[in-house]
Formats: sequence, C-alpha cells, structure tokens
Amino acid sequence: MRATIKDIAREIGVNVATISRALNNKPGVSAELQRKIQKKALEMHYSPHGQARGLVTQRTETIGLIFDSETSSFLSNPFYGGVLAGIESELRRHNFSLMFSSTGGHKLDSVADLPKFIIEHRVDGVLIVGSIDERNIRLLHEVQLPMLMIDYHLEENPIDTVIVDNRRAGKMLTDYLVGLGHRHIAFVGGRPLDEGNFYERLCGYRDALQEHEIPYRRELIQEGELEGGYESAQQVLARAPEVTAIMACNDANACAAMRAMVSKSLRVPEDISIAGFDDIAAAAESWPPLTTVRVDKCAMGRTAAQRLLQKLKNDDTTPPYETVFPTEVVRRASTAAPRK
Amino acid sequence: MRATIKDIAREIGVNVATISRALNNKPGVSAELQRKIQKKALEMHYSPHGQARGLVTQRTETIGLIFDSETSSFLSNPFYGGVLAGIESELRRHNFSLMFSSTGGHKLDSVADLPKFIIEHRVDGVLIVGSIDERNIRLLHEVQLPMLMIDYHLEENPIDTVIVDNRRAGKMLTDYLVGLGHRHIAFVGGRPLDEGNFYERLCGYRDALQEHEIPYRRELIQEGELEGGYESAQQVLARAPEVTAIMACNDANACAAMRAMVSKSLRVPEDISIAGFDDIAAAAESWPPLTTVRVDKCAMGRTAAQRLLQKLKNDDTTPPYETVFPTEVVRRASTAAPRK
DNA sequence: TGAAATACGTCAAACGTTTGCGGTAGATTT
DNA sequence: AAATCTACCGCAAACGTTTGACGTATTTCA
Repeated sequence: MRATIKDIAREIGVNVATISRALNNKPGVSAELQRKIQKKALEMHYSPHGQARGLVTQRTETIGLIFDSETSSFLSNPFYGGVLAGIESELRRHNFSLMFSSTGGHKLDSVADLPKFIIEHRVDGVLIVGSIDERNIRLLHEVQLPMLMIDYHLEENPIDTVIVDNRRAGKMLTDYLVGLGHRHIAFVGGRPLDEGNFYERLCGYRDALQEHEIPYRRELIQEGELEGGYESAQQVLARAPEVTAIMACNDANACAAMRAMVSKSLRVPEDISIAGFDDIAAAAESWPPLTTVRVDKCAMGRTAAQRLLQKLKNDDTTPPYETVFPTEVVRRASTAAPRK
Repeated sequence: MRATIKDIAREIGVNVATISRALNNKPGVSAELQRKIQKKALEMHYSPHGQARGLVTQRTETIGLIFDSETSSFLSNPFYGGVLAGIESELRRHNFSLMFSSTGGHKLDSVADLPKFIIEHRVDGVLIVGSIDERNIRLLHEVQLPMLMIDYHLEENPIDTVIVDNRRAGKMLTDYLVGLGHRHIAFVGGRPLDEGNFYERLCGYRDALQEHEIPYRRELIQEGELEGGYESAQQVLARAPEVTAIMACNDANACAAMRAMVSKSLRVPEDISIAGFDDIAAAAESWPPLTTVRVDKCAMGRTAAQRLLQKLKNDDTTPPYETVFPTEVVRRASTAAPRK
C-alpha cells in the first residue's frame, strides 16, 4: 500500500486538512510546518491519489482523444501521428494525461456507446481528430463535455476547431506549378471529392486556375480511392496526354502516382511533374523527393491541446471559433518546368 | 450534473446498496426489482462514476503505455503504430482504457518523474514498448505495478516480455538470399550493433552464413545511424564491389539503401538485391516492392495486452516468461538471383 | 406449529482527498 | 486592559461507489 495523507498526518501529529493544505501550497499553514510536512511526504514516497482527489474536485486532469476510423489506419497515418505527438507533449507539459480510443468506425446509437473513458472515466475534455460522423458529435454534445475538433470542418453543430487552410494550400501549390510554366495540371485521388479536406484543396486549385485565366477542365480531375493514386494517375493521363503536372490529394497518393509514372517509363520531373500535400516523412525520402505542401502537424496538435485546456479554465464562455493553420509549399525535385 | 446512484435510489424508494447490486448483477435483489432499477437507470442516463468506484475497488481499469523515445519518433514508427493498434483494440474489447506517454527520452531520477498516470492516476498495469533505460525499469519495479515489455529484451531484471524472434528472422532472410545464389551479402544500418534487436538480426545472419559455410567478413557489415541506410550502403559497396545483396536492419534503412543504389545507377534487383525487416506499409509501396520479414504487429500488440490483463486477474503468481513471435519472409521484387 | 433456513433489503463504514467553518492562541489596536 | 485582528490549525462533511454485517419477512422442514 502506498502512503496516504492520513499516514503523514499521523506521523507528524497534525490533521489531514493541514497536510492537504501544506502539500498544495494553500494558505493557512506556517512556513516551518509546511517544510516539515513536505519533507516527510518525500520520505514516505507519498503521491496523491488521483481518484480520491478527482472525486471531490470533479476533475480528472485527463483528456480523451477519439477518432472515427480504425485504430490501425489512424495510427499509420503519418499526418495524425504528428498531430498526436504535439498533443501529447503539450498535455504532458500541463500535467494532463491522455486517453485515446476509436469509435470503432461505425455510428454509435447512444451515449452509452461512446468510449468508456468519456462516459465513465469522466475526462475533462475531448479532442476529436479527423472526419467523424455528425451523429456521434451530437452524442458528445449530450454529455456536455468541452471539446475541440482537429482537421475536420463541421457545418451544422458549431464547435471549436483547429484546421488547415486547405483551400489556400491548394491554391498555393497550383500557383507554384503555373509559375513553373505548367498549363495542363491534373488533380487526382481522394474520395469523395465533393466535401472534406480534399475538396477544399481542389477548390484552391480552381481558384488558382481562374486567377491565371486557365480554363478548368473536368476531365483533368480523377477521383479515386484513398490509396489509389496509382490508377487515377494512369487514367487521367490516358484521357489527357497533354498533362505536364499532376497534383495528388495527399503525399501517399502522390507517391503512388510517381510509381505509376515509373511503370510507364515516364521520368519525374523531366517528363512530368508531381506534387502532393502534407509533407509526411515519406515525401522527403521518396525518389525523387516530393514537392508538397507542409503544415506543422506538431504545432497544430500543441495548439489544439492548448486551446482545449484554456476552455476548461475559462468556464467556456467564448463562442466557438476556428483556428486555421497556414501552409507553405516545399519545393523538391519532383517538380520542374515543363519541357514544352 | 449527471445522475448518481443516489438519485436512482430516491426515485425508486430503495437503498443505494440495492441499486449498486442490481446494476452489477450481484445476488440479493429480486428479479423484478432489478428490472425496474435497470430500466430507471437507463431512463436517467445513469453511468457509474469511475473514480468513485475505483476508490473502493482499488482499480482503474486503465493501463498505461510508456516508451523512452520522443513521442513523435515513436508514433511515426510504423512498426510501433501497428503494435499500438493491436493493444488498443484488445483493451477496448475488455473495457479497459489506455493512457500513454513518453518518458521524455531522458533517464528519470526518481519515482516522482514517472509519467503522471502511473504514479497519480494509478493505472492497473503498464506496457513498456521498445528499448528503455534499465534504470527506469527499476523505478517501475519500485511501485510494484504489473508490467509487460514489448519488443525489447532485458538481461537483468526478469520481466514478462512479448518479443519478435529476431535472430531467427535474420537467419531466414539470409537463408533465402543464399538460396537465390548470393554469396556476398552485406548487412547495413542500425546503431549500436552490439546489442538489441538489430544485433539479434545480425546474429541470425551469421548463423546462416555458418550453416552454408560462407565465411563471415567483417567488412561487409556497416553500422550506421538509424535512418542512415543511404550512406552505409554506399560505404560497404565502395569497400566490397563484389556484394550482390544488401540486407538492412529494417525496412526504412532498406528503402534508403535502394535510393542509394538508384543514385549510383544500379538497378534493383538486376544489379543488386535489397531486403529489409518489419514489413511496414512503405515496403510494399516502394519501387520495386521490398522483400522483407514480416511480423504480425497487430497480433503482437493484442497478445501483449491480453497477457497483461491476465496478470492482473491471476494475482501475478506465475514467473515472468517470454512470448516470442514467429516471422515469415515475404518475397517481393527487390530480390532476385545474382547475375553472376 | 415452532424452529430454522432462505430471500431480499437496509445500515454504515470505507476508499483518500478537499474545503468551508469554527476555534484558540498570540499580536495589535484603542 | 479590554477589544479586535490575524495567523494557524482542527473538525467534519462531502464526492459516488462498494461491501460486509445485520435485520425482517416469507418460506421450508421436522
């Protein structure tokens, strides 16, 4: 059994209340006695019992993280891995613990289906990362927990959000390619392409085309499965051989598209330029290194954690708002001016 | 405020003890009353308060996961990502929650430096994944927590372990390459190479050579930084141009080695074969697809979680033992018979 | 039919903290 | 010197459960 506050009280010959105050630096205990108590606590290897404390303070100093997709696919996504790292480090800095769980992919029917740590463990707040079913959000609202969403935009229920400026990212990357001299730029991968982050990127692409007075051609767009940049790139190239650059909805798809080019004996970037989004580790390590759009994933996680913690302190008076993260194009060897 | 057991008791007109027993399916309450209570509990959206319960049962139904490396590098490691996914799913199945934290990379001085959830939150058990400083383990022992180690072997303190049969893996892969006809096989990457998992793989390599009566040559081994398969491969090739196959300590290094070959205008596998370990996602997606040794990371995580949970139930009587996971060579296009 | 067993509930203590209220000194003010 | 403050500390309730030890009816057995 570990030492409790009572043990210290008995040892010193003073009431438990005094021990509690001394250990928490609260007023009402003489400096001398406080020193004595803290010394004794150290000796006895005392550490507060979180559950007992939480029972009276009504706080767990724990926040929960949930996501909709399968755990494995979530964790193997390098983008979220970076965000998660940022979250963890920030929480640790503030002495908060982190629990995480997937909602299992399927829609939940009632509050009781929420991850256990939310409903039973009573985390102080929850972070939602990535796309999630709107119904699950409503369940979360029912339990009145402070929450914050990362990398996903919700139309209906207003909720605090930390998000990437995907539209701007799409525009910047397109601007860059146009600046290199490209006129026939394809956009591949990502399903569905009528909502969500990939859609935003596509919108940015259209914004840029319009600005540069390049006509938008539907046939240069090829929707595809999440990991299917390979086929998409081939399809669009078969339809439109004049294409000199391919933008993929993210880096994974871009890498797949590169492999597709290699298999058709096209050289990157001499024959065709390729670019992606996210700047995952694999982007820098691919061959050739991939031009992409970077967002500071770690900082994003830290900011998200920070804002959630602030909400907990401030009694949640401020209306929900979005924090949008800037991006930057990182130029690598997979893009070059078209040969003409 | 959420409904408590007291609220239900008042509503039904019965003692809280009865409510508790009814909700936990304990004997001592009539079937009819139990139904009535459960129905009312549902109506009131009651859910037990984990902290209050834990206070008396002395259990949190939570396990903690720690690792020594930086959070970001841990999460971006595809191998551990897979293991983590397995752990999470198994824990969820048993209604346990998961907390995780890094020890920050540096050695800890006292129990108080351990992640908060271990010392204050009082997790029921802890999983240690990857290499960890021996001193930190001793601290863990001090707090008398059931624990289990994953993917790392400890010489001194005996402790339950779930581990990959790295030596055998090294031998199998070497056997395969020798079977293809290779005689000059290099082994690159990984530091340090005198202990740990990479060393085990190297041992397996030597085992195989001996068995096939191929002399072991020190100059075919090139230690290198964790992500430095690129330089290592170049160095060893400069020293020994007769090399026809390169084994890397893991897939990341193998991919780097492939890039190194490309940069020297060597074709894989026509000019040189390359193979790795772990079978991370990138291995299948590299060009050419990488021959490697697979271990079922997810199953490994599940098994680890399962065994830890068992320890909690069984009052921890059984002596610590190792569970070693089998491996299999997956043959892909990055290896072929030498041209001679 | 009286005693013993059974079934169903109540009581209250306990888990380890925090915190408002009250009390007792000694110090300071009139 | 009496009255008023402060500074310090003790008392006890409260947080929401679980659980062993007791009570009562009601049934069962001899």
